[in-house]
Amino acid sequence: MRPNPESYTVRQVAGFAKISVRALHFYDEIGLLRPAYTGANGYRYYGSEELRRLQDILFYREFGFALDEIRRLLDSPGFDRPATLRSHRRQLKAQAGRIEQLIQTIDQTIMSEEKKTAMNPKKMYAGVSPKKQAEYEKYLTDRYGECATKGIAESKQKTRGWGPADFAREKAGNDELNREFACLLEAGVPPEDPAVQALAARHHKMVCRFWTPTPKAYAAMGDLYGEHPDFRTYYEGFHPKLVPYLAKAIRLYAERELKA
Amino acid sequence: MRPNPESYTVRQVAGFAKISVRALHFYDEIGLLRPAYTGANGYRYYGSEELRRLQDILFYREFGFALDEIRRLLDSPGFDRPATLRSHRRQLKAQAGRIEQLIQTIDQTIMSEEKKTAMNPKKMYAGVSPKKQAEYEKYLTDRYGECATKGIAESKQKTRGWGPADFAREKAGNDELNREFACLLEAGVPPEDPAVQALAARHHKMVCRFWTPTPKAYAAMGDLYGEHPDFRTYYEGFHPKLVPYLAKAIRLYAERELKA
DNA sequence: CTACGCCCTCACGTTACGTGAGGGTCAACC
DNA sequence: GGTTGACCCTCACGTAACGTGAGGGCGTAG
Repeated sequence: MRPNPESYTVRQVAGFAKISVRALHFYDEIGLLRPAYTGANGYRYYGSEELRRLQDILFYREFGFALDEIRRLLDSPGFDRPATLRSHRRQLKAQAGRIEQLIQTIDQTIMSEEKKTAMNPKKMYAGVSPKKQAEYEKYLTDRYGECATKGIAESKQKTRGWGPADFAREKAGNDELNREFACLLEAGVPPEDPAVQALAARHHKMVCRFWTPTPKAYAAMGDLYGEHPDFRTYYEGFHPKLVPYLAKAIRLYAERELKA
Repeated sequence: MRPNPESYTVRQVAGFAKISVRALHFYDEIGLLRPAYTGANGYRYYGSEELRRLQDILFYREFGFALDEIRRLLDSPGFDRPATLRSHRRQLKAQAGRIEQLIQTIDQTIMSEEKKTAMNPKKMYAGVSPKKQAEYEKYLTDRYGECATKGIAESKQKTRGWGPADFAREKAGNDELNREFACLLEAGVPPEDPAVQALAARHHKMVCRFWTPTPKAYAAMGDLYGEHPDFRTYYEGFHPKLVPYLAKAIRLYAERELKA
């Protein structure tokens, strides 16, 4: 029951503009974007003029304008848009500057934190405190049972003679590996690509320096990285979507290269 | 009645850390920073350990960490801080990139908007629509009475023969002037400095090309720039604190150079 | 005729506090 | 001993921009 043919329902408009229906309700409520008319059933119907206005709204919203300001901008036709934009530009510049500052400070903090743990190796496995180490071992045993117990034992034996430098080398190598994975992910290279699979091979060799997983166990390792919050945080530090990417690359590698 | 001498009340702590008392209440409420102990009267008392913790809290807050995350960070001793920081660094980088992007887009928009108004001069006074012009005239007459009426009349007569190019020239000159003011303000040069007063002289000459204010009227012009939202927006586009700075420079100039 | 999808209006939850209201406490001064 | 003024407390509502149900009407396809 659409009195006017050139009109769209909330869901349609939301689909066009990729915003939520609730946002449209809200924009109506605050008088930012009213529907062209409302049906007798209370339904909101929007016309092409409203769609154009919505475009403008989203444009300004992108820049972080408050909805209140946007309404004033759009509702006063003679408003000095350039001046307003310049004013906002200044704020954005200041924000960008502040963020750059923060990034520098954070870099320094990261460096000094890493130096601290490097200088204070105690009994750390590559920066993992004995307490955390124990927690991880418990987690793995609970999660994977005997298979994990054997893996941990093997790992402890293999690294028995290692010094802090050895652990640090492995950690650095793994960091580098993850950076490369993240780089390819960012570039849009799919997990089945030979370049990614080559990285997976390096990953597999790295794992084998600690223990020798069965093909099935290895295939599931990528999922492990997403399950424990500490692991996930570590991997997401390289790229927010690294975990599923890595998991797929690892699973593919296991299926193609290990089961054969 | 302070059981422990090395303890501080909310107000004291708030003073040290330059946060509000309410923030301390809130941090207590969410379990982020509990006082060392509470007196029988319900007063919160903080010790040096709490002060150190507060330092850490504010450090992470600076980077935009949520208070919830900060609590987790500080409460789990073995937490992988470097990884968390790197993860956050990524987010900051992404944010910085997005802002740079926005600034570029905004620059383009400003340019195209200004070109549009330049190409479509109609009856605009330097980009001011007749409608807005009327609004400003009413505002001035309401605010300053007859004095403003005469000024407006004089201004209209003086600019009678002007074309769009003349208005554009004046606008550009004024923009440049304001940029220089903003530059000196940013550099910390006080309004009484000869460099700023020289700019004020240029400002006065510019005003005189439109109308001839009495010394008192001229002295008050800076305040006008802060009173009307449109004017303020224009001036704050150059620098958020330009209005009071300009006002002071103008007042000083009027007192020193015009009343004599 | 009923199932399913879309629509509506409340109304509360979110973050990190700001801003009072209403009332007790502390130290000092008279 | 009373009073003043600065401080403290606990509610409790307001902010921005919606998200997320709850509970119920509307429309049409099988």
